[in-house]
Amino acid sequence: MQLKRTNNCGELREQDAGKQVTLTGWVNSYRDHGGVVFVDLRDRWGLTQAVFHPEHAEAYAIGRQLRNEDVAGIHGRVTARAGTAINPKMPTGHIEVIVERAELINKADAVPFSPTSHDVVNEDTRLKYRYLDLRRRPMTEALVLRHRVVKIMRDYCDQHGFLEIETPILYKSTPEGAREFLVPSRLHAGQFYALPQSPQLFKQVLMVGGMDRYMQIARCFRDEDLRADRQPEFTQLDLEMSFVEREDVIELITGLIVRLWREVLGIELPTPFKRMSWQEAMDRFGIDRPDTRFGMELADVSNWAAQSQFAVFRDAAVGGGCVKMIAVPGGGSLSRKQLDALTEEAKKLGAKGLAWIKLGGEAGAGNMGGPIAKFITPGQQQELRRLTSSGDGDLLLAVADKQEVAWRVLGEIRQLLARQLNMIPANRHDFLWIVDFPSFERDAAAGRYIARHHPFTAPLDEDLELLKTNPDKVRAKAYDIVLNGIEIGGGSIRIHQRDVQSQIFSLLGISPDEAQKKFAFLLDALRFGAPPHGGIALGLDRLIMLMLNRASIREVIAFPKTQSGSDLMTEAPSPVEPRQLQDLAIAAIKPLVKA
RNA sequence: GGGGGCGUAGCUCAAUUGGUUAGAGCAUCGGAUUGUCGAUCCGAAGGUUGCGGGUUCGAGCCCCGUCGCCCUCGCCA
Repeated sequence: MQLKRTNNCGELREQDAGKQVTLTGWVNSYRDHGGVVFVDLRDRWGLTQAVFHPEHAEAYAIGRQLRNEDVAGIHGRVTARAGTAINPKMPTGHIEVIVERAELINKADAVPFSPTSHDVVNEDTRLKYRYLDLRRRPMTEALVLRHRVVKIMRDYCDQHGFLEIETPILYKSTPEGAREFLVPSRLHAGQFYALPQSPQLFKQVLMVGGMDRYMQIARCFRDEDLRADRQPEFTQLDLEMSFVEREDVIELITGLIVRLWREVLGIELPTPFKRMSWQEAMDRFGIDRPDTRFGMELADVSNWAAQSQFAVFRDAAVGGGCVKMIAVPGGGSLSRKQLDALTEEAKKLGAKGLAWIKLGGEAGAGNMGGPIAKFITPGQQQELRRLTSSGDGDLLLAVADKQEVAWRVLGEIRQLLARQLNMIPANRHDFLWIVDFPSFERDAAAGRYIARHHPFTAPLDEDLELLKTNPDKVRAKAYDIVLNGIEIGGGSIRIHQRDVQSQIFSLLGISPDEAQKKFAFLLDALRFGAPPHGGIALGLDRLIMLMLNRASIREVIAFPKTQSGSDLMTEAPSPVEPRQLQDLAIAAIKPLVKA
């Protein structure tokens, strides 16, 4: 490389006219007019037009050879463009560089796909040639934004007294929760490390170690099936604080989010963020991460239904279940086919059916239509309209079932319809804290309690007594932060007293022996002076995805894996040499694929 | 493990009811071209229709299997 750059390809402006500059980059496009050749040179910062004239014969000869994605350097004078030569679409469109010297630094083969193409290229092709994909503007933008977000997170935490501390990637297997990736130990034949699902226990130990405030941009690993917003390895902003209560964590994270939105997106978020108990979220939206950008909230009409002549409603209402409804604004225009599809969806979600009532419409103003309309008296109808805040033209959808089923089904239908009927306003950023989660839920299969968050979550002080009498009613010092119906983070205040921790373990059916075996280090730590502490983890990939309004976290990860966990560029996972297995004292049950 | 969608030239797509030699744009290569900026014009080359099997006189199209990618349920304390 003879030419060393003096500037990048995105920064030259009219006031730079007259300067001698050197630029390096990739050929974004070339336009050969015979007597003059235009080449747009691209780097991470932008595009600059280079102009080759025959007067500089050597440079001109090189310019004519340049093709897309060649790496090239140019040296010449920045010149202001005039009149129609100005390209107002480009930040550098008021200038160009008249090339005096040029260098073809590295010729590129014809590329499988063009980074500048306006066609949407298949994702598997993009992943196989990720380095080409990364040259595309949207990918560069995503990684630049991601960098800025992480930088702000580090700065913010630093300003609030946090230490960034790395925790081990080779970790102890604790087979609770998500399936782990295992790493065989060569030095301990037959034993394994696990990759951490999260640094949860280490960060608690750091608090006992007096670090007071810890943060980490932490990689986490979960060997579960993938989704658009789930990768086997993903990144969290993980943090933990000592001598704090729930409010401290909520306030800290609110401040961070506000700063991110302000400095990265230029959006001023109103604070404090809305807050809702888990119970309220379930009652109003049927889901613990409600999307509050639109209404269509659930109404409990059980008392009304108990008086109804419609047996399905009455039986559910008086038989320990409930009847819940949503009113779909303007939903009266839905076709029979659409209603059947919704019913099908409801059944898939576990409901026995989906009752519907059309208000007004063909039945006439003030009347109702649909298969169950005949069971409802005019007086009951008035009451129903009041309970569901609905009117002519609306559609009522009802589920009569156990509360959990009604919540789930109507919660899902609500989201589904909102998307179908375009009820979700664009450019809204509805942040929401969900608090007061139940500590436990019953595992029907095993007939025992399981921790809803994790077994180290502290119960609310006023609920401590209920641990013995009524564990179902115990609420946790846990909190989730939700953005537009997507959970972007969650955390809790932890148990710092050993006796409370033991109580929880026994409630969860984890014997003292078992607890000692799995979590000895934590239990020990809690004995030797553990400060009250709590923390949170934010899903970085999801956060970036939402900030950029992308459809999948793969769009904001440099080298993501496919749905089957493959890396199409490196072709991982791959077979290994039998020798390697031998060293590790392990054998594959299925015959080894030939390496 | 279940449900759904997709797979045709390097890329993005088309191909009537199963019917002639599988087409187009972009990219590539050659030529023309002194103000373009998704340059333009002329020409050329480019195909195991993911793979395997079957049905048929005949399969890109129908059937079975398989591989890959995507969405989703289960799963993700």
